[in-house]
Amino acid sequence: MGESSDEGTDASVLESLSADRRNKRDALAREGIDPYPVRFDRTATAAELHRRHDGLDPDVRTGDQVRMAGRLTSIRGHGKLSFATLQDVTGSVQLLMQATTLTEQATAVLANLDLGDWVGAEGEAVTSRRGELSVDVTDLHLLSKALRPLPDKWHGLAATDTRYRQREIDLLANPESRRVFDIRFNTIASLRRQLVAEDFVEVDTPILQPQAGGALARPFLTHANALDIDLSLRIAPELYLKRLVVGGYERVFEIARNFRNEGVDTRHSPEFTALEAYRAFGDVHDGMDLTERLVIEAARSAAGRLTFTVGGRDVDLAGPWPRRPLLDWLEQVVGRRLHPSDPVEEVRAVCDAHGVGTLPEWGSGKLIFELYDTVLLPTVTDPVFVVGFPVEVSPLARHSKDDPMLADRFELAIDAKEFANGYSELNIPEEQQQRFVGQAEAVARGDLEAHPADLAFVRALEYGLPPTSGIGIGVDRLVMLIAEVEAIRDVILFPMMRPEASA
RNA sequence: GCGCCCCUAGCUCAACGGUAGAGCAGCAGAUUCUUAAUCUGCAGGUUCCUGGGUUCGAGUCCGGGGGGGCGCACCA
Repeated sequence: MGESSDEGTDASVLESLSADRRNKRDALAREGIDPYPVRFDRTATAAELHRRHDGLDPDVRTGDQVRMAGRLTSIRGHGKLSFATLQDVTGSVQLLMQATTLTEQATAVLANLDLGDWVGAEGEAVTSRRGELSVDVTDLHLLSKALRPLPDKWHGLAATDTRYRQREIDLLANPESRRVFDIRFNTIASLRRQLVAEDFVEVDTPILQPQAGGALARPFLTHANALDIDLSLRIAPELYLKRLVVGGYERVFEIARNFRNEGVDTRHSPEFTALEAYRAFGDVHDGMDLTERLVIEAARSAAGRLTFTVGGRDVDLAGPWPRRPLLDWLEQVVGRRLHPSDPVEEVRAVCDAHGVGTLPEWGSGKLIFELYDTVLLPTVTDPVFVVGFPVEVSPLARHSKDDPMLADRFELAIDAKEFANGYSELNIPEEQQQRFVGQAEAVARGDLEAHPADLAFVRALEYGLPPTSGIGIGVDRLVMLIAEVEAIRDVILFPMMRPEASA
C-alpha cells in the first residue's frame, strides 16, 4: 500500500488501535500476569472435544475438564456472561465465561482480551442452553497478544497483494485460503507416500548448479564467492537424478523447487515445484502408468473425488486415460500427416495456416511441437497422454525403436495445460553427446533456451545408465486442479512479488 | 515488455466534479445463552505519492511516479 507507511508517519489509526492492545498487555503485566508465558499444556484440541461430546442435549455438564489453546476469533460479551470462539489447527470451539465462576486471573485476562489473541482456556466441557458444545471456562491464560487488529471477521481479507505478501493473515482470515493449502500439502504427502510405497528413495540434488540442465529454460544466475564461479539455480533436477540411477539407486524421486527466469502470469511462477521420478528397467509406458496412478490417488487422497471444476470447465480424472500418438492426432486436426523429416518450409506452411507463430531458426520437429502446443493442447479437458514427440525438442529422451526422429516421450495434458512429461531415458552416451552438439548449434543461432552440453552427465552415461523410465509432474498445477483454483499464486504460499516500498 | 482495469478509515466497501460516508473492528455504557449477538453514545481520513488544469471547487478529470490485478506474447 502507500509508502510513507513505515517510520510511523501515517500512524494515527493503526497506531492507536495497536496502542490500545499494547496497553492491555502492559496492564496485565502490572497485575503480575506474564503476557508471554513460555508454554501451555493443552489436553484437547477442538476436533477432539467435538469427537468426544458432539450430539449432547442442551445444558449438559460432562465432567470432562480440559485445557484448550488457540486464537480468539470472536467475542460476544453479554454482561456477566461472555461467549468467545477459540480456533485451533483442528477447528474451533466455543468458550463460555461466567463472571461468577472465573478466577481472579481469568477475570483480568478477559477484561484485556482482543480479537486475535492467543489464549489458553481451562474448564469443563458443557453444552450451552442452545446446545452448543462449549468450555465453561474457569481459568484463562493469555498466551500471546495480537498487537495488530485482524482483518474483518466476516468479509475476510480481499486485497490481493496483502494476501500474497502477508499470507499469514490471509490464512487467518480466509478459510478458503486455508482449504487450498491443506489440499496442497495433502497432495504432496500423497505423492511422497505412494512413491515410497513403491520403493522409490527420496533424494535431494543441487539447486546451485554450474550449468542449468534437464529442461529448456532461461535460468537465474548467481555467483559463489568462495570459488569465484558463476552458478545457475536449477531449472530441473533431471540430470542429477539420472546420475543417481547410474550410481545404483534404481528408483529415486525428488520433489524439487525449480527456478525459471521467465514470464510471471496466472499459470507460471518463477519458482515452482516439480516431482521427478526415475525408475530403472522401465520405459515410457511404465512412466505413464506411474503418472496416472500418482495423480489419481493424489486427487482421491487430497480431495476425496476425481471430478473437478475449474474456471467453469469440468475435468474428470477417472482412468484409464487415452494415449494418443501426436502425429496421428495432428493429422486428424490439420488434415495432413506431418513428420519431423518433412521439409521445414512445408511444416512452416501448416503452422502459418493455423496461425502458429514461428521463428526462422526452428526445424520441422520444433514446428510440429508448436502445432501441438497451440492447436491441440488448448482443446484438451479430460486427461490425455500425448505420445511420440520429435527428438529435436526432446534432447534427453530415447529415440523410438521404429522411428529415429521420434522420441519415446509422453506429455500429460489436462484442462489445456501440460501436467506431466516423461520418457524412456536416453542412455546411449554417444547419442546424448550428439544431441548436445545439436543443441549447441541452436545456442549459436541465438536460441536462449537450448540445452547446454553437460559433459559430466555424458561421462556418467558412459558408466552405464540402465534402461530407465523418467517422469516429471507439475505439482503446482496439479494442486490448482485439485483445489479448483485458477491462479498459480493461490497455491504458492509466498509468491514472488516486488518488495514492499522500502523505508 | 505491450494493452486494459484497480488503489478511499485497521478490514470490507460507498460518495452525478459539490462539506468524504456506512458496516465490521476500536473506545465508553447496558445486558447470564450469544454465535455476523443486540441496544445507546463516542472516536476514527495527507482518498497510494507527486505536480498541473477544465475551474469557484478534484477522492473523482489530465500528466508523471509507485504498487497490484487481468489479457496478449515467452514459458511448465
